[in-house]
Amino acid sequence: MRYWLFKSETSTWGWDQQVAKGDAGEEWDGVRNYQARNFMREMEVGDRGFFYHSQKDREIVGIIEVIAKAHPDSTTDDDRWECVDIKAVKALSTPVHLDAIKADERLADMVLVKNSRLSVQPVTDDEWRIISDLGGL
DNA sequence: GCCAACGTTGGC
DNA sequence: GCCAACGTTGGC
Repeated sequence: MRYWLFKSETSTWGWDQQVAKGDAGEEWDGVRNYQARNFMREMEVGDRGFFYHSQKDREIVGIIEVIAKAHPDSTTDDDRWECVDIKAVKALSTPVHLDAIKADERLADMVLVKNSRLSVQPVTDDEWRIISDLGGL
């Protein structure tokens, strides 16, 4: 199983909305970036990911699970774009803020730090463990 | 609100 | 196939 990070601006699609979808989940649509799309193509059902709020909040708030492999993005007719479906698994008891991630030298190589604009990113096993710990899980 | 970083587009 | 111009993202 691999780990990922999904980034969304709170006002566009927030954690609360994701939770409201329950186990049915929702497709992670709207991605128009090849790198991000390619990562989604690599995802398998059962993979897990962090849910990050960009811009105003700038913190990881929860954990999601991939429930469907990449398929055409229903929000466009352009067949270049695909997305996976994800569902909320649980919220972190303590959200992990970007400041805390930057302050932890073990997380210095995270894509979130190095390429903050990429909206779907891979997370290493170590990073997953460290952030889960910081998040109180 | 600003601006740096980055990705995409399109003319050549 | 290169690269300038442009648009968008997201941290600050």
